[in-house]
Amino acid sequence: MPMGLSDQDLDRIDQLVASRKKIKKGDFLFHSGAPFKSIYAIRTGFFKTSVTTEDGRDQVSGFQMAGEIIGLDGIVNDHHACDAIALEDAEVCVMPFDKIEQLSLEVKSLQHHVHKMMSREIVRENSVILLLGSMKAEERLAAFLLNLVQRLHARGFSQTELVLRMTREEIGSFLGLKLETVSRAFSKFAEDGIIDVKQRNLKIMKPDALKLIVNSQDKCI
Amino acid sequence: MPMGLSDQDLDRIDQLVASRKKIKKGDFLFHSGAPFKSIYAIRTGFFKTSVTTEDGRDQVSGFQMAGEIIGLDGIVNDHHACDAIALEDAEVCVMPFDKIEQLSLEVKSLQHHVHKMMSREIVRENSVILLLGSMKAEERLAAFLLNLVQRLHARGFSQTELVLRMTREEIGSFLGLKLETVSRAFSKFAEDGIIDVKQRNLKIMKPDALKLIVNSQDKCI
DNA sequence: CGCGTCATTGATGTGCATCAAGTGGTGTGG
DNA sequence: CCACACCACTTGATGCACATCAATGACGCG
Repeated sequence: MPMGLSDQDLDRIDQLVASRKKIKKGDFLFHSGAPFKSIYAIRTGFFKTSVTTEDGRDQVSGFQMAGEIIGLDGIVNDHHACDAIALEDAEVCVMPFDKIEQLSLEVKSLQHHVHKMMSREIVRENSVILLLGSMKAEERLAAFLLNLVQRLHARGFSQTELVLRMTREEIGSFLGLKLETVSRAFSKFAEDGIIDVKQRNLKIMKPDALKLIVNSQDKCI
Repeated sequence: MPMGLSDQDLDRIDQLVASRKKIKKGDFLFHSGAPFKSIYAIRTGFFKTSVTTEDGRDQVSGFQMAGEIIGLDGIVNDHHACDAIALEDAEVCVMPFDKIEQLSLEVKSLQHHVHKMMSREIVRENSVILLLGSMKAEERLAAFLLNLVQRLHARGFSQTELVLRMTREEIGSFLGLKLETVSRAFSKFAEDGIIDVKQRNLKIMKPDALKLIVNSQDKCI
């Protein structure tokens, strides 16, 4: 939480996030419907969140990595609206939301920070909606890969190489596609020399080509 | 804004929303990219919000009616992330966001209310993502109609009759479908006696049948 | 009245889902 | 250490849902 704060304020915020929790790969950080008490800042590891309908349909609604926040959807109804599952062993900071609200009353910059976090999540979901509503399979995968690598790069990782922490099926669920379609799109990109995939190890050879694909709907005229 | 508040607090909040603005049908409440200053509470009228990519692709990301809030996506980057367009003559309360934050520091329940609004928007978008990622055309339209009528009912309107304020194309854009597909789905529902459509006037004859359609993916076994 | 916008309906095409078979990597127990 | 099972993944063949293309019809407004 990088902000302009006094040492005193920083101490108080430190207390806020004193509690940590380890999550094993495959375990739930929280279940949909569970009482909402805290939001979580990921320290290490990788998560997916997924939403479910009454009739058992479910879909991955996002992937979260270190430095990102999970659980904001729980505020409105005092219970979580999605599942959060660790895709690898992980550690999170548990941040009780009532304490955040209490402290926000006194620390203006913290309040604003909370607002920004939530707004950021709204904007992120906007872009997912755009992706799901208007892009073709290969465009979706290209956009997904670029987004992933961009977020990793912001955390000091490579701009070109990454390890996919999720299965093809999870990627497909997130992108509104079947796993076979995801696999075929990967193969197509590899065939064209745009990426290099071996299992879950992925290297982006031509980032610009990927960007072209994202913006390549038929806009003849 | 219904909350447990002292008269004094209520007065201050009244001042906050003193400013109003009328918007004509077809006009923009704000443009994507415009500086963010305020969020807006819709008093009367009907809006759509739409997101745009660099390459000109755009999609309706939501429809908003009286009593709902627009503009929360602008907080994170200090500029609006979508267009907001009136689908009929409308009036909104202009609520400068810096004043909201200022007042939230003093009125705890207002702060919590703001958090809930934002969380509600996150949850709403979650359900749109689920719809776009996993439903078929008729399921999408059924879910859309049920959601619309439910929100209208919560505002005192009929549970069964409504006037569509948007075109088939806008519905299609929101649902990730082409207008012809939307039209065909309407015709199909009418044929089956589930609804009665004449232009934009719609009557739901069998709400339960609609609900069945929403939950009708092939779950044989 | 005539024009533009919005909607309906039919015919055809295509992108992705579905079904199905096979491969390779990983982990487990003999 | 190998045999086996299992899972994730790849690849091919087929089918279907929706897009696309095209023609016509219904309003509403200047």
